[in-house]
Amino acid sequence: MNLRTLLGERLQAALRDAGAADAPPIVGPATRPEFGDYQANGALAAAKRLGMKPRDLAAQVVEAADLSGIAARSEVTGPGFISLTIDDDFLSEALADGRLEPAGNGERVVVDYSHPNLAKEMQVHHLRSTIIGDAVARVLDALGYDVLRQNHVGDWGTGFGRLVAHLNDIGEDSEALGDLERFYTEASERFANDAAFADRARQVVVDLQGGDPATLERWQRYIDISMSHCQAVYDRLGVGLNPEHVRGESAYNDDLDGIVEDLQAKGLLSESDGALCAFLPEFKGKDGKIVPIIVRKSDGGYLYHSTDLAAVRYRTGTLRAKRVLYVVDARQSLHFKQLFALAKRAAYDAGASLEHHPFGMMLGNDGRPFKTREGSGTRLLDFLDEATVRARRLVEAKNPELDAKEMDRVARAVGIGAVKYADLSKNRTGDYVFDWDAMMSFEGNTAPYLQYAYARIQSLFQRGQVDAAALTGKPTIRAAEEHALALQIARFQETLEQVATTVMPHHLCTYLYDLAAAFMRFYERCPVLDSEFRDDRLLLCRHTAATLSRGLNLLGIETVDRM
RNA sequence: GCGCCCGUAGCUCAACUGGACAGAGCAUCGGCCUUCUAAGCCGGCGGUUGAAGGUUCGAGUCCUUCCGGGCGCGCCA
Repeated sequence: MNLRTLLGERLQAALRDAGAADAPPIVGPATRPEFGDYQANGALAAAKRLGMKPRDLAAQVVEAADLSGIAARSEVTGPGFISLTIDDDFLSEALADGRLEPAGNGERVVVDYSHPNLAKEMQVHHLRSTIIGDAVARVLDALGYDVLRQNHVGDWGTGFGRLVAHLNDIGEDSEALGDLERFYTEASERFANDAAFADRARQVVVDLQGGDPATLERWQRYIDISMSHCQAVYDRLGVGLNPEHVRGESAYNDDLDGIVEDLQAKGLLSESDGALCAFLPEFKGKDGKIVPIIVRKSDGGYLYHSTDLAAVRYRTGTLRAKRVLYVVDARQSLHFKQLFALAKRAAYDAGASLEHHPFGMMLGNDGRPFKTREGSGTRLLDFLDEATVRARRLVEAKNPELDAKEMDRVARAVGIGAVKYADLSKNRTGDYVFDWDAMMSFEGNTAPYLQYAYARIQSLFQRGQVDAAALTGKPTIRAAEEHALALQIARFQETLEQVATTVMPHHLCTYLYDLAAAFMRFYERCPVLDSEFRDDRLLLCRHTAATLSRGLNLLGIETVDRM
């Protein structure tokens, strides 16, 4: 149940009755506790247009609005705000219901994320796309959208010539394939220093593009190995990607000639220095000249523009997506603007919404692009190892009585969770500073704080020998802390919808932090197990735990019963 | 040169897309553990939101100019 939408509808009706038919009610959380739970600001703007005094209009709306059973109090405050306090019984019922509304209504959405380059192992800079995309996909799933994950891996291009040539030389069962970083470096060094090898590598590219079966087989072998490295990272990270979601650049090879023919037929291409380009006037570069979109190189080869066009057509056509979300590095902004503009001209978008949701870089403390310690490189697997090791050190210090198996699980949940949360909790489309020490201090708005809140509740159940699943019914709400906690739980739906609309998971992080904080305050001031209101408070605890767990899960973060 | 993004407390970040007195955490100072996990709670200190104009009943948010930082601008992706 989306409380905010519900209030909006009721106030909208009252505004209409007051003569402000198309005025939005503008409902949001109250900015200060003395203004209740929600506030509506729409009367101010509407009054201006109607030539009324804002307070008079607001009073009319308050009078006319049907908020019975929803708001315990509604009043005009300040220059013409409407302050709303939600009814305790209403909150109690909302809690007992606890279901998510399928607001997505089965609408099909493609989420394009992760897309590592298979020439190398996954790097730290693949982290953001992978975990932001994963969280977005999970939230959309939970809201009843029909989500199709697409991993547009970089599995094609001239770079694979030297890799396959190297593979040919050292044998496909070589141990060197266990370390793709080194394999890649070796191949690159040979390409630079060994003319004969470089020639063979170039021939491999020709063979690949020509579809030579033996070469393709070797290429596939390399891709399979590289993908298995990626899958290991995905499994370690706990993101929901698997081979079914992979549709890489190579999958569109057969479409590219047709794309070019079609674009030509539509009069969108012209030749320039031997390359086929689209010149769209809105893309002015230096000297006022148009920055071209090169769809075919002068040597006849294709570039990522062409592949991406084919992917757009596939996603909106074959997959019939209504929305395609690209969770990709901000540096690709121009590329996507051009891609979307050309796709629209060619009618490949099929009326779907094509959206680039950019993000910045991970920076180190020094403000430069993040590196793991000692300059040991930026391999994502190493990075995740470090996160788990650091988490284990802290958990061991705090709770040494956990057995080895549980310690493993907690270290993983806390380490990986902290890394993900540090990233997901930031709104910035720009860069953000990643700091091991700050993140691992486990204070404030961090995953461990949320996990700790959850663990405290589980501990409470255990101590009281409570079967949480057996707790049912509607809790009676009495204390202010109980009201605040129940209200926050009731806001889950509107928060998820906000994430779905904005494609910004940090709203969910802020929500969960506020929820955990509301619980901590409740927990400090409202004894549970020894209370005469034990059952009511246990119900609040149960719903808090369920919402924390569900919310963290949507961020791809695990919970633990003890930590 | 042109374009995009960013600039909020000493530091790291919010501010629900134009609403009330800009909020958290860290750091710092102080209070709370014989009672449900102190990885917690409560309080103090800390701001001319880079600068100057403009629009508006109302601007961190929108517009203009400037300053500072990042990124991108034809055959890599």
